[in-house]
Amino acid sequence: MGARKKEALEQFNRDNILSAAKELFETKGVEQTTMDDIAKYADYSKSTIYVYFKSKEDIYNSIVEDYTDILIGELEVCIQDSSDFEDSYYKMCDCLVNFEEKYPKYYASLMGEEKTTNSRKKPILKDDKVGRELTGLIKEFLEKGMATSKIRADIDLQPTVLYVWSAISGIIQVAERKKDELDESLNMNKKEYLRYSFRTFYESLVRR
Amino acid sequence: MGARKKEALEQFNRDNILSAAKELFETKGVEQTTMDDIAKYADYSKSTIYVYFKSKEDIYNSIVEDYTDILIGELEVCIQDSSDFEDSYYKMCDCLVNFEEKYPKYYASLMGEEKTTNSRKKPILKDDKVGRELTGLIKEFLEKGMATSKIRADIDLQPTVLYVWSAISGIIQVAERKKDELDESLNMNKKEYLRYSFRTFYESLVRR
DNA sequence: AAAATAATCAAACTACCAGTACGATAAATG
DNA sequence: CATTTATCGTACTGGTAGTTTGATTATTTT
Repeated sequence: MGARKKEALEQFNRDNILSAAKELFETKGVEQTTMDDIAKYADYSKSTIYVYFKSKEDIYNSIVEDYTDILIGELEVCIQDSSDFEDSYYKMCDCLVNFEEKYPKYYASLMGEEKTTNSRKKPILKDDKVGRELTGLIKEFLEKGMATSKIRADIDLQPTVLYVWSAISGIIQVAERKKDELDESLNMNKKEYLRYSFRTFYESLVRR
Repeated sequence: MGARKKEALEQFNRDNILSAAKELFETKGVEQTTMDDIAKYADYSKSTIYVYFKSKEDIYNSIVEDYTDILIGELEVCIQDSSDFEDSYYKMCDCLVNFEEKYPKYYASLMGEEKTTNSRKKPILKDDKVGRELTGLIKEFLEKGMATSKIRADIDLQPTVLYVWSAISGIIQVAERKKDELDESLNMNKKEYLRYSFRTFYESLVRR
């Protein structure tokens, strides 16, 4: 068997394991899914799983990476697909919110809200791929806003990138955490609150 | 032994266990601290530990509650001690940053960034005490700002409370996560970046 | 096709730790 | 002193990540 074919087979096995794990993680939850579960569902023996992945965390991280690429891709579309600055902004926000609602666990990992799958182990700081790519995207986004004179041309671009990112991710995080209280205390559902917050922040960003 | 004395003794034991756990959690990390560790360090048998606390999570939550009270107390001082709106704002921000740096793990719990100590278990949604009290504090803070005409009197107070909270906590969270990249990409350390962000946000809040 | 090599398997096993059970001791109470 | 109550120590249960091993099956080489 040529090296080429062997590689393809290995990729095939890895993919099988990953998609089994992905499905189990989404239905049962990551912590509730055991390595035996994954092995059984993917139809490999546990030992073989450990040939392809060195730990459960390794599997989890691979899946997170997949989702990272998906999210980044979607966000790129938001920025590139629309020529309007304001439009890009709201599309990005929606995109993030949708992603958070669909895959809260992965979103949390992507956003660095958690560090490890196994609380018995010391958290491992992974290199923050989303973080870096996101920074690039938001920079691009802000440059666009400055070029079309939507936002002040004299702002300090670099720190503002992080600042904008902080606000948006903070808004999403709090909205999710408080979604149940929103109805009672304010007369808003989560969607309405998000719209309000994103708009308020947007307006604080553009020149009026 | 009177009921009074008995109660005092129980409190004494609980406190001993809690402060041992607190110390171990801070030095070794929560996940790396076993119940046997706590028992040994507090000088009780493990069985006795389980008389006073029903689980490791229970211990952890009690400690989080203590820190909650401390943080809330400090934040109250920030608002009540200074008559100036802007001053209150920056004091609050500093207070939160200091707390985050001193007790990152507890800060994360307080802020709802994590749900459980034992990743084997399904996360338990606890009632969000800090969240609620914080909301109250920020509301008070914003009312002060409106009363002294610092911020627009026509803003919708309730959602703005959460909005402000989102931004501040988002800024702190991102600053912490990116502190190493800050030096390279921008020429700022974390403190400088925080100052910049808090100021930018403050200015977006007040009428100019 | 036979021999050699590599991939996969099943199942038993280790290590770890939260939480429990239980009988022994020590301390307070009456 | 007798009884109740708090504490203790130790051994145990249950669950799960990760390992080991020797057998089995598939693939490659000669």
